[in-house]
Amino acid sequence: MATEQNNLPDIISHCKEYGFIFPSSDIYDGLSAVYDYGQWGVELKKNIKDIWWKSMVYMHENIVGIDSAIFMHPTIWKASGHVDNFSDPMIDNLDSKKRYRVDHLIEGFCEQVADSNKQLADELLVKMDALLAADDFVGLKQLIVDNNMKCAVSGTCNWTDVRQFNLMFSTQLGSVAEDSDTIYLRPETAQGIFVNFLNVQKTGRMKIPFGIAQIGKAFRNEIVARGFIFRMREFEQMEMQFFVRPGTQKEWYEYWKEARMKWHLALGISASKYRFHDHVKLAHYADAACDIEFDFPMGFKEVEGIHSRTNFDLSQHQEYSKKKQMYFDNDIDEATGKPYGNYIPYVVETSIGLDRTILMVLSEAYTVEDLSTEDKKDSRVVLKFPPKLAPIKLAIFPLMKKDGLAELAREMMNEYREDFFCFYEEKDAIGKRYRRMDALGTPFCVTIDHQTKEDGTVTIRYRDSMDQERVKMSDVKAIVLNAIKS
RNA sequence: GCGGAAGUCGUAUAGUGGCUAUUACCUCAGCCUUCCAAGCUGAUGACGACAGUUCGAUUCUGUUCUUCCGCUCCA
Repeated sequence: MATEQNNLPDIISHCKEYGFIFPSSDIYDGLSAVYDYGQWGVELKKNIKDIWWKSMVYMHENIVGIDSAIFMHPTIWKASGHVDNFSDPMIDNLDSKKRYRVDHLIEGFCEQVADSNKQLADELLVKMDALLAADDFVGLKQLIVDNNMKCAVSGTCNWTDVRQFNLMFSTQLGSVAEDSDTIYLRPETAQGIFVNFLNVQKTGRMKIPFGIAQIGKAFRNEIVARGFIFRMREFEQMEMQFFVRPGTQKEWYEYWKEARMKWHLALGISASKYRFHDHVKLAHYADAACDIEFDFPMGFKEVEGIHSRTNFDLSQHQEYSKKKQMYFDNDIDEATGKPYGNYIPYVVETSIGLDRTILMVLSEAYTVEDLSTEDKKDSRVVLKFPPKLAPIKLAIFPLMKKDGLAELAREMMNEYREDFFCFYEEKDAIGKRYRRMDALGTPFCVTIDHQTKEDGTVTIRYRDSMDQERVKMSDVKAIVLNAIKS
């Protein structure tokens, strides 16, 4: 799918070499699909979070943020459907590589034999229910093998053992394991918003339509976690749940689809790198859903999902918690001339993977340039981040250490560091310092030289064009601030 | 989870059943220099882990961990 060759291995090496992303527990050989952000990666991450938060919360008077706990009441995951949907025993056929839910496989078999042998089918179903209730995986496999249940694709009976796949991580609450309740690490941040819906609505005096935003960690015990930071077991989401009047969800869904794509394009990434993918098969809670996909080194993949979740979640929580999740709408319905009254709001969700966004920005920024001339071979690796995302905004170099140039540069550093992240460097030749900054994606470098002492001008060097300009020292701050604002 | 490939300093690499494991870049210290990876001198730093075979294993075998590619999965 990707038009260029897959340069993901180069990006991974670069991220490690220059302090963006390290394998977790590196000195112990790493931990599968877990990564740590290094000194520059954490800045990039923070910048992306800030931009998202600003665009969602600060730019919308009717959206507020929260930060809910990772641990939540276990019943929440029953209400949300996560427990039922992801605790099913599965079995794989070794020939067709097809994976089945064990209950589906057995039920399918029973339907087939029911015509000729109703008694056997009923017996099997009773046995299956008993085995499922007892979590007897060995017994379940035996049942499948004994009755010669075949894979529909390969037609063979070559099965793996029955295994339980639950995508949620669990742990115990309380110090004594036997007495304690099993609780889950949240597999999505959305439920933390739903269960706080009324808290926020009442204390914030929010009127529908309104939204609640949250950035936070989520955990999924993925069977196959791969693709560098694309699919990790511990990851961070940026979600916003928008509560609307029933019947208006379609227009809000379209609104947020467009608004979110605009946000992506504002990162300076070309529209041709994005596409929408509309879901045909909808999840149990949705009445419309699409993904925003980005052209990663390994092809088009989902970065963000926009889902019209109906009133499924709030209704479920109302049922399980026995607490009303209703909103009283005072606005007048023109059709009846009366207020809309009490209802469970519908929800339109935007949910973007922060780590995926980082990978997106990195793979978009990563560039290898050939700068060879006839005399000399030369190349550079440059991360062409939009200035607002760059970990370091400005690097300040004295051309040389002596003659008071270093002191001047330090002064500038002290003045500017309050406004944005600056980096000071006096080691090595100036060209080398420029190239080092290219590799970190620093959009601007200024060099203090002897002329600075005379007329207060400095050389500003631009990352992307490698052009240099002589400007007044006092103008530099405005140049940088202007660039990181847009 | 299945199939394939691979693990050597921070990165990229060479090589070997046996002497101090190669090279480049990076990094660090010093000298010199100063507007695009300059030069010189010196330094740090690696055979993924655990077993087995062997007089001796980084090299062969097995297990394991990790990564990449393809499939599969993906509320």
